[in-house]
Formats: sequence, C-alpha cells, structure tokens
Amino acid sequence: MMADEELGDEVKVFRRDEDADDDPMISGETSEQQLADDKKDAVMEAELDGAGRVPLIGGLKAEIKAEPSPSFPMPSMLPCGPYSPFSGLPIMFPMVVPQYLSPNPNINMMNMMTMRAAMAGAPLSPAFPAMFSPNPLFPFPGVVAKQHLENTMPMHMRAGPLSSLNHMKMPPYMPHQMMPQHNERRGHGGGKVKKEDHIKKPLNAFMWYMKENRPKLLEEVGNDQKQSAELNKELGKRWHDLPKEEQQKYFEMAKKDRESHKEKYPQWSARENYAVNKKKPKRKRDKSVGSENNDQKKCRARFGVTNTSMWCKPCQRKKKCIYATDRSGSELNDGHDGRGTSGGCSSSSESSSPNNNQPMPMNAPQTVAAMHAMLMGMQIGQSAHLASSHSTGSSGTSPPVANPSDSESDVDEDEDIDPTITQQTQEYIMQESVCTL
DNA sequence: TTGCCTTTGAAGACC
DNA sequence: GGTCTTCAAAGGCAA
Repeated sequence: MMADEELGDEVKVFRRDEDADDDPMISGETSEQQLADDKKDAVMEAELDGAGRVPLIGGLKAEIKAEPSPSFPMPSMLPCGPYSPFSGLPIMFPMVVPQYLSPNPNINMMNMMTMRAAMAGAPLSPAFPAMFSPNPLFPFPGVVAKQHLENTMPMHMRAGPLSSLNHMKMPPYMPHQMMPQHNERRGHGGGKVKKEDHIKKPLNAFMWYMKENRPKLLEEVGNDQKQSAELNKELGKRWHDLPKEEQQKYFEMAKKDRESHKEKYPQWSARENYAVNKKKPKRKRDKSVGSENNDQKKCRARFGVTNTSMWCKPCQRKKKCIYATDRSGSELNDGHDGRGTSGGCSSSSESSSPNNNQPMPMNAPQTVAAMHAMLMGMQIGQSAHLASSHSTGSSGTSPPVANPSDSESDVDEDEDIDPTITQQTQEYIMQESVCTL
C-alpha cells in the first residue's frame, strides 16, 4: 500500500500538470524534471493548505466524499471533482483506492489521460499508450473505458445525439458535489464559481425535445431568428404537433433520466433548487397584474363614484376591490399558458380555497346572485357583502382583502371612469356566471 | 454580471 | 385533490 503522502503528492503532480493548461498528452512536454518541480510546488501547496484537505479550487473548497455507485465498481479510484479529466479541468485524486492505483505515477497518468480522452470522445493517439507501461490493475483503457463509462452514465450525462456538450459527459459515480454543474458554471474563459452546489433537475420530455430539436430548428430558420424565446415558442408548437408516439420517445427519455437521477441522488428533492439560482420576485403573473392595472375594474370605476351602494364591501371600506383582484386573477390564469384553469371558464378556482395570489371573492352562487342583481338593476351590495363577510369573517384577513403588502389604494388613486366599463363589467360577469352555471 | 424572455412537464407547496 | 409556483435548457438582449 502506498503511503498517503505519496498519493497526495501524486495528486498534486497531476493537477499541476493539467493546471498548466498545456495538456502533456497533447503537447508532449511532460518531463521528469517538470514533474519533480511540480511535485515540490504541490508539497508546498499542501502544507499551506493543511493536511487532509483539498486545495482551494477557484475559491471554492472542494468537499470530498466517497460516493460509490453500484453501477461502477471502483468509485473512489477515479478522479473526482472539478479537477477531473472529465470536466476538462486539471486532474486530481482526492480519494484513492490503492488497489487501483499504480505505484508508477506515469501509469496513473496514462489512466487518467486515457479516461479523459475517452470521455472527451477524442481518438487516442497511437503513440500515447507506448509512452507508458500498462497497468494491469486498471481495466479500462481506451475504447473500453469509453464504452463502459457511456454505458454506466445516466442519459442526461451521456454524449450522443442529444448532447453535444463534452462537459455533460460525466460518469455517474462522480460525487455530485464535484460535478461542475453542481458547483460552478464556467464561462468561456474558464471563469470562477458562480453558483453554489446544487443538483439540477432532470430534464422533462419537452426539455429533451428542445435539446434535440433546437439545433435543427436553428438550421431551418438560419440566424435570422436569434431569439431563444422565439425558438422556444416554435418548439412548443411543434411539440404539440408532434405525434404521440414521437412524444412518447421523449417521455421515456425523461422517465429514464428521472429514474437515473433518483437512483443517483435518492435524497434529492426539487425543493432544494428553489430559489437557488436567483431571486425571482417578479414572475409573469406579477407582471401581468401590473400591466393590467388599467384594466382592473374597481367598484369605483365600475359603478361610479356616486353608486357606493353597489361597491363591494372592501371598496366601501376603502380596501382593495374584490372585483379588481378577481379579474386580474382570472386573466392571469388565462394569460399564462392555458393550463391550470383552462380557458376563461374556471369553476375549479371557485370551488377551491383561494390563496393570496389568486383571491376569489365570491363563490359561485354569490357570483351568480351578484350578476343577476346587477343585470336587473338591483343593488348587489348585499351580495358582495355576503361574499366578503363569508370569506373574511370579521378578521379581514381573507384572500379577497388582498395582500397587505399591496400598496394599491382605491381611494387615493385617480381612476378614469370609462363609460364602457359598466358594459364590460356586465359582459364579464355574464361570462363568469355562464362558466359557473 | 445578472435576470428576463419563452416553451412544457415534473415536483413540491399550499389550501 | 386541485391549483399554483418553481425549475429544468437555450442564448440573445437589456439593465
């Protein structure tokens, strides 16, 4: 068994070699003198950094954990981490299983080079194996390594028609903390860490479809249509037009991806990625609420300043209008993508409990009653009061009374009373009532 | 440098 | 159980 110090030194040596940005495999500049120099540097670096720890990598300290995979027999031997050959970054041996490590550093280097070349899909130089003596302990030279690794790789990490990205070619046995996608997002210049650790969600069927068909679509449309969002729109249309059997292919891919992901990260939850990327205070619905502000028909605008008896109770109490919130909520549902509350007829939202984002001031009978009362020239104040009091009780904390953080004020705002509003309101209520009925 | 846009589907949260 | 929200990929664009 090799001493830990020696192993550690070798790790450093390999890393340093790669760190020089000149792949010795490519440049052929590797020399024993250079190795010796690098080894000295590595020893100094290790001393500075402290025993048993991996040197800082781009400001990020690599946490090394053994994460054996049943799909691969020698998890610990392989180079892990952002410095792995698979990521295109310098090599490192954070963990070593002696039985797979040769005492000869050159052999280990060959193994790593072989693996790297295999994973990168690059043909191995015929001269390369001759540079080193073979290591009988390492059973994955060249093509064999590539084949094995690709076979054991989850789909979303494999190279293939669906992924042309070399950096996606990650073996499944690599600790996820070490995978580049988990701890960094490198720019063109090999930038620094941008994101903290997190495991990305597996791709769904449509994502796989996009991944595969986006380049094709780009070829079709040329470079005229550069906006990715526009492309995605088109892909969405095509996805709908895609035959079920074709879609099924992608659903199966997504399913396999999910299963693989679950197998690899059994403890992972999608929740872990919530708000991991960025803060998204303004989503589409928020934006549309703002943009629809002018269209929100509050009681004051709907019924006129003088007809306060027709106002809903919150308006009468100078609170947020239940009609305004109601309408905006409905439009938001419609405006997103047609899912959820489909179309304009959403009876489900009336039967379910409203939340703060989507307040529903009146239940179905109340809405109908209000509509009838209004159409018949009756005062609907009581109906609205019913709705309000029913949902709010006396606490005033109900969804219809809106978010306290909402700075909207019906009283202070200047609202233009559109003469067509009453008609629009009637049409709207009619529509709502029809849907409800 | 960072978030937005835009799509669909999966998963979690919430009521 | 239904609804809503977030995130996954992509890359140009705006702030």
